[in-house]
Amino acid sequence: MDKQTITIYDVAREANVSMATVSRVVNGNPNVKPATRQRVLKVIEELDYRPNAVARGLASKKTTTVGVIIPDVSNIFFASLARGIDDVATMYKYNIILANSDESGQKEVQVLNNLLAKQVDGLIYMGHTLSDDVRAKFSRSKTPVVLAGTIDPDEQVGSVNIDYKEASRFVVDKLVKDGNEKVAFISGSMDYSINRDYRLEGYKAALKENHLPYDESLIFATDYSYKAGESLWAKLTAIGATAAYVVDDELAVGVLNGMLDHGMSVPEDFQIITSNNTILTEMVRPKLTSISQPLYDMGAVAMRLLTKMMNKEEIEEKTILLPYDMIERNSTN
Amino acid sequence: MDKQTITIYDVAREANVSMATVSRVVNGNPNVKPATRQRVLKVIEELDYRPNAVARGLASKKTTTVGVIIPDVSNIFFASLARGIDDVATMYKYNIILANSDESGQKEVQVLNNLLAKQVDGLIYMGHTLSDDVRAKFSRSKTPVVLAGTIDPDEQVGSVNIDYKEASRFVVDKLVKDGNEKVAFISGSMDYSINRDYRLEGYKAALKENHLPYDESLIFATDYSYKAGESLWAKLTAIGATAAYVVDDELAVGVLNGMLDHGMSVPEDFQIITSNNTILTEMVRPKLTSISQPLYDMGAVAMRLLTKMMNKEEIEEKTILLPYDMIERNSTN
DNA sequence: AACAAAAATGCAAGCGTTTTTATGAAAATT
DNA sequence: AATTTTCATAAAAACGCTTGCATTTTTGTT
Repeated sequence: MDKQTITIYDVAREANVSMATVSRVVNGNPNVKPATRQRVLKVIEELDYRPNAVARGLASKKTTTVGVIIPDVSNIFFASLARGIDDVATMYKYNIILANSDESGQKEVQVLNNLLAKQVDGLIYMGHTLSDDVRAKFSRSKTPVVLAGTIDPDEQVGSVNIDYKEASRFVVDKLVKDGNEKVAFISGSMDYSINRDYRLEGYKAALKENHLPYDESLIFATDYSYKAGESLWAKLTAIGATAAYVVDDELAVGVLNGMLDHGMSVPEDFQIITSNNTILTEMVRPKLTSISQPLYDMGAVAMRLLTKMMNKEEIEEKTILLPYDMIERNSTN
Repeated sequence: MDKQTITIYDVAREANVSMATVSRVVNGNPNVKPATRQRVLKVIEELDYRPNAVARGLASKKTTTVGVIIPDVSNIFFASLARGIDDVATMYKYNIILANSDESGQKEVQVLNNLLAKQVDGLIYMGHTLSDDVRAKFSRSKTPVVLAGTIDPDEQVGSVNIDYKEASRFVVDKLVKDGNEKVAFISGSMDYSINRDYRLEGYKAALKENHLPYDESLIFATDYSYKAGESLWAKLTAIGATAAYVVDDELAVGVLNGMLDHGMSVPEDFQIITSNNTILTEMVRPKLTSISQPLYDMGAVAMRLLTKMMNKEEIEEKTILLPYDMIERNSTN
């Protein structure tokens, strides 16, 4: 029945003070005589009083809760971000409502409405792309929003990423300098701005720098899945590619195993650089060279940025780029 | 300032009805004349009214939110459970507050208090073990609790698992029948009831059935980490083990790669069966034979059970064991 | 047409806090 | 000693909704 029976009123009565005073001590308001504070604290202890956060939220219009929209928690990439988010959320006394969106525009809108109805103090959004519907809702709502690991070409809301274009240019350049003239670009959907406007542009830039022609047949836009990668070996060998830059680790492992299972050797016949440096890159043989994005940190920084926004602090720069790195392992020379 | 300005009162005024009526249409209460319902709905639409879930929670004492305590979201095992949980939560109109505990008793207690303060309607707990502190809090609180992928020897609260002992007995039996006389048992801490009371017991049972002696030096209790597994090869070969049952996939991959990197071949020289059938088992070469636990389903069923409890429905059996399976791949004969 | 029963609606009291405003007591000032 | 200022506390009004009960309207019955 009753989740909790003792209220601030009970405490007030027992301690011979008004509710207001109890509220003050609970909230650390300094305008309380030390003696009364002690008395109240003692009663709180005795009664095992726990303030009702819902009532508090209604009265104060703050829920100390932030909504987190994530494509899929069971995807290790996003889960790593989520972990960073939750850790700093906890640090700043916030809780997180986690909602899976499956990248579906419809589900995202629904989830967003739901989160706003719950009066979250802020929102963190993760996804491969930001639909117009969602972006419109963001700008209409007064709730602060930060994107984590997600590109918004408009830069209207806060965001935390690495410099995808530059990272991509960097690794493709390495592949080319190592003697590969036909480097494949293996990504997810080109509908995603991050793939189309950043990574692919970086790829092109590297080719251009090295005076290599851009060849469309070397571009593969597929699913972000292991299976999808596994089946790519045939096309890759047919076209004569000797290396690939892959934008997702599962996909990269698929490519790797597809090659291996069909008699190619890596890195001798085919070199691979992947993008997310998840634990997968360490678990396969040969281990995969990868761009390393500081996923946990990206989540953490995003949440930190959000706390500032919720706190109405002055923000110097709301579009944050964290440094990336390249971890060389055995899928490259 | 104002997250949302329009309230139920505004809608009532515009539609020329009382708040009560608006509330009724919002909540689908049938006692409303179709015509008025339409009118109210229209105004809701026009004003873009969205009921404040916090106020609702206070008035109705239901938050349609459940707390989920998870050791670490970025652990794929728990993340898979979490995904199942969230999906059925969404299905039943609940949201999830996700809280990482790092398996730390202190953090768990803190998180639990926090969740209860937020008036969650129910709780799902995941972890390797259930501390006495936490268990005590569970039984004192009126909030329904379900354990997912987590053993409670007491069976006081709801839980969803597979039959760990039987699954363990089954795979060890297979290993023995395949000719391995020295099968190692590689687990995490023996402080965890699941390892000590279930998996190890299953292991022992299999040995006994096959008239093999129980040898303590074949038991390895270590971390659940890739690194820990990687370094086990020396001890394993020294003791003459020719197979291992491993309770965690990352650990198993570590063992596998440790062996491979030191010249052993799998499954010829050493056979491995792991426990969680995560995508990792497919990504390594050779692929790993594994017990398969229906992780997503375990989460889903746990949440479904919780909805019943929150709904005060009659529960036939609150300790649920889901069927397990064994997926044979290339780390066994 | 009159009345009873049923359906639709309104009223108002919560829900458990925070927060503004008012008040009384103590301390400081003259 | 009178007066002002400060500090501590209390009283009470929100916050935006649900819900039990009372009231009004509609429907059905004779």
